[in-house]
Amino acid sequence: MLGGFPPSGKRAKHAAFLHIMPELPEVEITRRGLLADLPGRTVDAVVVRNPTLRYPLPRTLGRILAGQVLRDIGRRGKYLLFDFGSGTLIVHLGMSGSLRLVPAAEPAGRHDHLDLVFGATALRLRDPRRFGAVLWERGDVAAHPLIAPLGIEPLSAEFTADRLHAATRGRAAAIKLFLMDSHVLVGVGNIYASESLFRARIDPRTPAGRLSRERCARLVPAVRETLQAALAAGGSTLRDFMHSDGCAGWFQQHYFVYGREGEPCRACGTRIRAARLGQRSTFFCPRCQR
DNA sequence: CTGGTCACCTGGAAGC
DNA sequence: TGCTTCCAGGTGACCA
Repeated sequence: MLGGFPPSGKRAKHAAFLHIMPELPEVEITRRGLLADLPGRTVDAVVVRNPTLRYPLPRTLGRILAGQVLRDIGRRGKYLLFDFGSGTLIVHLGMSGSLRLVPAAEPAGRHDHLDLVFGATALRLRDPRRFGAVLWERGDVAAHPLIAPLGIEPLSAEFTADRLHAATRGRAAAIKLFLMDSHVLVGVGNIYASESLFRARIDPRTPAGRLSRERCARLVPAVRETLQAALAAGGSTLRDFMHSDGCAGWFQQHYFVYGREGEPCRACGTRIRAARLGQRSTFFCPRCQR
């Protein structure tokens, strides 16, 4: 598992520290890893061990996919889009899901719910908490009810200070919750929302509509830098991720505030504070973030 | 439309 | 030691 415990030596207060939590960078790294191997290959079989994810797996998945050639793998927000030409397999990793390439003969573990078998290799979905989803869309995937309402891609050129400023006008919700609303902005989960707001030096409790234009102009690159730092960290251990049996440390990161309640701010030394926003734990430096 | 809350699920940690 | 309780997370559903 992950090698690094919180630097203070105290046990991790939040078990989440030790879990894989797929936010946008993790999903994108998964996509890139699979892209190197899978496109052009044909699905020989589908093995469903447990169809009860967030939504029931399509019953006829085996019939749908057998003999189909995977053309490409895209991503929209945290959804992976496996393009088979005849339709798209939509995969969401929830909060504990992972996709790995394994020898098809490798025995499946307790939470390995689904295999797509490509010759001697299987694409294996593991998801202990089963918050993930696997869906089939035969038509226009962009029009799928889970995909169509999604907001701006934070790494795209569309994510600008002007748009963020405009979108936040009149909104009373805390900026952290606003950042995490997938209908506004995709891919930013609880961890990276706290981290991004620290980088932007903005108090996560600030009502979104009260952010000045100048603060929006700080927040946009802060979100991008946070995600890109995570991408870089994941990219460096991509090979390990794809072929080892553990998490291989690709999520191991140096958080500024997340999970660090009571520990010194890395910028000013002030104790990091915790708060609840939308029933989610939130961390911030009361001195750096105003 | 907006904002607030809940449910889903499991494993790990803390509490008794 | 072994049981119970709580909590983490993303997101759709639901409420006022």
